[in-house]
Amino acid sequence: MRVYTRNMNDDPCLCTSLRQAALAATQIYDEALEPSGLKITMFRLLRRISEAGQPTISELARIVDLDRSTLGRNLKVLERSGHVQLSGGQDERSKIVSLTAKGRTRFEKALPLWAKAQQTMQARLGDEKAAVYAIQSKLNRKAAQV
Amino acid sequence: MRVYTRNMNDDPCLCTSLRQAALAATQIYDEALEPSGLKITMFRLLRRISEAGQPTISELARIVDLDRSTLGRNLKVLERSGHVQLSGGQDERSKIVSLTAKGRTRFEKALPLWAKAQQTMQARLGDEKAAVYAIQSKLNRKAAQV
DNA sequence: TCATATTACGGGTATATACCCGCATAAGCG
DNA sequence: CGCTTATGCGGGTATATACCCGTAATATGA
Repeated sequence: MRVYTRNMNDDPCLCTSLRQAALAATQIYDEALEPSGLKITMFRLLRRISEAGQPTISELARIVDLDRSTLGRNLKVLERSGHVQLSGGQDERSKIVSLTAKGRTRFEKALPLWAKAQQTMQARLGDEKAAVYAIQSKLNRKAAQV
Repeated sequence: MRVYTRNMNDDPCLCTSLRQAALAATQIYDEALEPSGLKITMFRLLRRISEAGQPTISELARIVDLDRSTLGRNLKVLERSGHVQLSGGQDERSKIVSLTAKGRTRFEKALPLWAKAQQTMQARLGDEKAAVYAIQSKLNRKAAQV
């Protein structure tokens, strides 16, 4: 007897599902962070810079797993808004990234807002919370640097 | 006795994890689709247009849950490359989106490549596959339109 | 030491995405 | 029928992201 197997082509695209989920999550976090004037992408950068201390652009790019030129452009925005400082270090080629006082203040103001969004997300995801981390680590291009 | 609770602030950002996962997935699919000349985002649009028949831009935007202006710009690219056609319909305001012959051919050529990527993803995700759909549906801004 | 990598960065170009605004058309209602 | 509202679209602007290329500085090895 013939078994009706579900055609693989009917499966929703896993990539598109992930992209949609990421966009929806971004909206949740961006809204929560709105009073701080930061978006989740910029918040993340400030956080990593704050942790890393004085990374060069390339080092930071490796940490956050972004293309160097992408990161460079993002940092330009943060520099213009006075949140980070780009200064030459030892190596004449590289640039040191560091938080300004304003950047640190802004980040600290945003932290509780982020925590709230994180809570909202957890509530929304329920059991699926752990899966998010699992998925990310299974797909991650390099080491898991969240 | 004091219990050392893990500080919530130490949890990796769920949003960032999702964003990273989506980027990594996008790379997998884009590479697989490379011989077709399509990227997963465009492939997805062609697929939805093919299913929807003759949607207007706004209708399609609702289907794929993208901002109308975003979709409009994406369609412009597909129009320039000759994959879709934008023609005026009944309503003098709206525009009908439809696949050209080239668009259909291209889409059909890409389908098996997509299926391969989807398989790769499934293998990579293992048990987490179902979670992807669950997460997407829990976060989805509207109905789940993958 | 000097030629050859390698590394670091910026800029060009392109896609993907969103928000807001303005304009044109259509729909609804007194 | 005409006024008000709603809908549909494009363009402006901005962020987020990647790839490739050119240039400058450093590291490496014959």
